[in-house]
Amino acid sequence: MATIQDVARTAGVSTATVSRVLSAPDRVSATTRGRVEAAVASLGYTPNLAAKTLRTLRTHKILVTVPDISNPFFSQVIRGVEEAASGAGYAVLLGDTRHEAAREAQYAAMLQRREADGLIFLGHRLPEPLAPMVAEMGARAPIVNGCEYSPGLGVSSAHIDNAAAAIAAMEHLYGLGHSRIGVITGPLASPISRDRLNGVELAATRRDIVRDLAIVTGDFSIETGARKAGELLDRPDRPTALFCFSDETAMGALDAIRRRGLSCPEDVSVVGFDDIRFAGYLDPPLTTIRQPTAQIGHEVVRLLLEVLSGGSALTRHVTLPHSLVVRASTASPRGPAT
Amino acid sequence: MATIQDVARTAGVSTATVSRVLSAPDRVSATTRGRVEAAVASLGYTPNLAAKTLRTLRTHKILVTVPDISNPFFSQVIRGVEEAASGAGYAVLLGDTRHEAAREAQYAAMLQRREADGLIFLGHRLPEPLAPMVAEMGARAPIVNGCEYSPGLGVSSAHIDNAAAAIAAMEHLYGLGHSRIGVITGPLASPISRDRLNGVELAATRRDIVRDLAIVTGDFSIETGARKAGELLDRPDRPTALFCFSDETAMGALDAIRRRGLSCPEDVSVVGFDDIRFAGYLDPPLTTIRQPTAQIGHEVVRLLLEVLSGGSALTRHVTLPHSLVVRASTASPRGPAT
DNA sequence: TCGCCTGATGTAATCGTTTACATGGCTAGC
DNA sequence: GCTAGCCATGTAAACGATTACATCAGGCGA
Repeated sequence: MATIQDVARTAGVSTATVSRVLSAPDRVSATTRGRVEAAVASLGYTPNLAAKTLRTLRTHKILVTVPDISNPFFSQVIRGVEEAASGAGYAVLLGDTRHEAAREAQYAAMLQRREADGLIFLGHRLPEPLAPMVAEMGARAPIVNGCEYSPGLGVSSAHIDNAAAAIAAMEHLYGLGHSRIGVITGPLASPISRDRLNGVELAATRRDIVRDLAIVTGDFSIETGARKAGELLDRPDRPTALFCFSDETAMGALDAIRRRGLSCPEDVSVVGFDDIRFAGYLDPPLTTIRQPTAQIGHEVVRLLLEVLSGGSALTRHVTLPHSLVVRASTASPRGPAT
Repeated sequence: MATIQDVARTAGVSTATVSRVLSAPDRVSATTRGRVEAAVASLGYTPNLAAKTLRTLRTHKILVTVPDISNPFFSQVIRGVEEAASGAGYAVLLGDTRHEAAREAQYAAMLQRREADGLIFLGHRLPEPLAPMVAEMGARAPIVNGCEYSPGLGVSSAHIDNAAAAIAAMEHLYGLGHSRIGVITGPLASPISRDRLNGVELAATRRDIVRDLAIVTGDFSIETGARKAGELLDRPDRPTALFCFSDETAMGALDAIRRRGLSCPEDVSVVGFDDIRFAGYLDPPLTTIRQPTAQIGHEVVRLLLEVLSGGSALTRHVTLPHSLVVRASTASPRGPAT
């Protein structure tokens, strides 16, 4: 590995000049610059990142933590993050926290040790040990929240308008003639679950049929989706439609419907949330809310880089567009409402 | 951030002694060690990784590249990798290559610049620029291949026995009474596709019905799965079963079957490959080959750490156990063979 | 009693950058 | 023709660890 010393020697200049050519080319005369650049090229010189980091405190890495990387929604967001980060010259450090506070803390420590320039966390929990940092630095803390959004956290974020998305889903069902609707939420500790739930209730209130809502709490998983959907389907006043707060939950719901010998959408309509890559290939293809995963990934990186470049001192909450994707899992209910 | 100097001052020793307490405690007397440890604790000292890296050439990071992180099979393997790596004190740098040689090269350069101690690549392509490194260092090159396996590559790997797995799938179908079987492979550039194909042909040869095989080349994706399955289903001598080299391909196949008004498994049985987390929740639940994704992730990290610790000078190919998971997408064909 | 060995610790060079400050040559203004 | 100021460049001190080598004290054998 050629060092900056080698380049300096080859070009017949000092290391300071080489460094300047690389980071502030206009502070060096054209002829010298030419010689240095030639030396760099001929030696295949590339700066040692560890030395650079030691000196500048910049690692050129961003840490991304996620509750479960094998969840397709998150992995799609991560993909966008990786793309934006590598495009901006940053490497991505991946942390799978498995919803465990201990692992979150472990990665938080990496940030505190400055082993990464910033942290993007997907999911709703700001790792505990980071709270003082946010309190102290405010919007200058290099921490950004993706997908979720809690104003109280004090960090910037990128996400969709979850309440509006939920309203869109409900309106779609109401529009088809459903009134008795089952809702399987995510964990209520998560603000996006609460936002969606607010949307659900708002939509029902507008139509004055809040009491026709059957709301149960899930956790975004397939298994819980299946179980909770089962409970709803077994009620005497069975809902004619289910709105699930994730596509995985919806997959579980579809499974529960089939197991009971019912069919979707004839007996029960199902709406999911996320539009993961398989949503269109389920049976029936799933009506769902599309989240712009790649765009969320890009945006969250942009927000972080903005903080890192010392930009705005304000926390920003970027709302990205969602859309309702209507497929075959929703239809008008048969019977009275048809 | 406290530095080693601060600790040394607080404990009244030299930095050398502090360093020794941290990395070779038995070279320091018990009393001194005690004082140093107390100082470390009271200052909350934690070594600066950049400085350490600069001096030792060890980054404590491993680079993991993957053709598509949003592919659930890969993301499950990554999860295992992350778990094993963080357990061993390594951080994971994630590279999504998107099957693009340019991105592979970009990440290969990171390894060459020693920004990571080693590389784990999932997928079949050793990034081009790394070939010289492998040629030169042989088994000491800190590069390991996950999921795939090509002996010619010269690097260690962890994977299942793909030929045996394919044989198991075929035997399952033959055992049910199928003889006309359609096969949708992955890209043939990939050794695992070729291995699986060999298994398919071997199984057919044993039963002397190679000519009943209908083999088409896919690429593991849903869309291609749907298209290729469509082609097979539209043949005059329609296969009674399809063996798909990935679960996503199988999802596409199920879709194609439904679109033609056929049903699975009554008209056509389907076998997938991977057992991704949704496989059991498709309609019908998918019979498939389970790959031990977490275990592959762990193993591949173990292999890499072995190289990094200067262990064995031999490339090793670790075969992990697969299993056939029989669900509802396969049944005996109706008609003559029933 | 003396010298040697051993074990504990310190000194200081080193890893490869960046950057504050010093230097020296030139130009421009008077 | 002289000086102030600027521009291009060099010098050298950090950044925070590790480690080869030096030093020193004490114990032990002859």
